[in-house]
Amino acid sequence: MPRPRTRIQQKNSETILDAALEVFSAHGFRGATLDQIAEVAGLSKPNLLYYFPSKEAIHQALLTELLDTWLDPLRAMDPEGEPRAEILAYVRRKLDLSRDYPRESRLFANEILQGAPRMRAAIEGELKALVDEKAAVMTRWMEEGRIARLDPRHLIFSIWALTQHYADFDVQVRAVLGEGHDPIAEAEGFLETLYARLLTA
Amino acid sequence: MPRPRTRIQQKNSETILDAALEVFSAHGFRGATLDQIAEVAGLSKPNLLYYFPSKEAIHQALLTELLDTWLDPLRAMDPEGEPRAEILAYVRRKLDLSRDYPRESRLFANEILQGAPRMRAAIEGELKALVDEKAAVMTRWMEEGRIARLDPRHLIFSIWALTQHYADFDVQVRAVLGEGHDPIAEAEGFLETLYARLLTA
DNA sequence: GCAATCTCTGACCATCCAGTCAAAACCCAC
DNA sequence: GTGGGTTTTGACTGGATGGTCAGAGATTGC
Repeated sequence: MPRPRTRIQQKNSETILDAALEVFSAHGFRGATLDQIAEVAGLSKPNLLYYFPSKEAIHQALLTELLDTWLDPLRAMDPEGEPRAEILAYVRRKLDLSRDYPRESRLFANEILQGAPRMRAAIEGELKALVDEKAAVMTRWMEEGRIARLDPRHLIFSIWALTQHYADFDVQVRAVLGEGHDPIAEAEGFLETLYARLLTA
Repeated sequence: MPRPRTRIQQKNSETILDAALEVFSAHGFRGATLDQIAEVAGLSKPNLLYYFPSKEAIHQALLTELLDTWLDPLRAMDPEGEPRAEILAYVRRKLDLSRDYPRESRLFANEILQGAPRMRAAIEGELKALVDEKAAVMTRWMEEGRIARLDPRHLIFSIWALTQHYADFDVQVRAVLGEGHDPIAEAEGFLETLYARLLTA
């Protein structure tokens, strides 16, 4: 199936990928079953396998699609912009992803947690290259005295950790906060303060 | 099997739990098989099931044991100590756990990621209670003007996120840093700076 | 309308996997 | 060394699960 050609193919492929995202992100690759995915998608299992050759293939399709979405916020960091504003905007975009695409975040987390068996190449290639590039930009900003000196890579890790935590550990965050909280709204203020202080020399 | 009575039982129970930790933390509950665990433990599958009644039970035993280890660093934060030193010491202890017990961290992460199906009670009970208690201590410190005003619960989340990231996302961290790095050693310096700045009003 | 193609399904396999069990092997106190 | 308990195992079972396939049903171009 060289991906969506007809209307029906388009629609069903999307339905399947959405259902698969739901199930994979909640149970991991091994924990997810084709029957579950089919159920959520409202299709029969053989019908899934008419659109995708295997469980592997569905998972792979999700991961591939995911990576771009995931890297976009960092890509968008403008080397010519005002450093503090650029970094804060990056934090905010990343937090928006945790709010709007928590399933994607968990899918990614599951994959990395288990040693990235299906993403190694992408991480060592595309991801590393992008981080190297942006780390260089940050280093320049630091040398120009526009933000405090810090290890730029660990600065990026901190942004990943702090923002994705709210998607990946959602259950825990909510349990600890109790009723009547909007974790991510609160996090926005907290992280703004944190990075404002951290980046000021 | 009311746990270790004889030498053999003692030794084999430990061997099994260690092997199970290895396998569960790497593949998640569903992704792990008894055969794998038996293989790693160097025992036969029926022999595992002589010591533990089920796969569930092994997993449960690990989680129960884990929770205490996991909460100890926060418990050890002294309400009568010097605030900044106490918080920094907590960060360091938590980072030590990521260094010395990465498998435990990943086991925990796997569990929470999948909605904490086997830990809900502990999280809503014990964990929440401890966080409430320590958050109150931090709030007092803030009111006394000894550290900057921040949401204490999100401050704790930030410590969890930043320290556990180095265990849970180890593959990614190493891939991005490349050869010749000791991620956690570097993180220690970074986090020290981060929290020093954050806590200074 | 009708053939060609696309979409869908019930029935089916082969494999994997948690868990059982009867009996063998082992250990140790006497 | 022998008897009673403990530990270990090979062989097995039943259910879940990924995947196949032949054919039925729906669509579409003509």
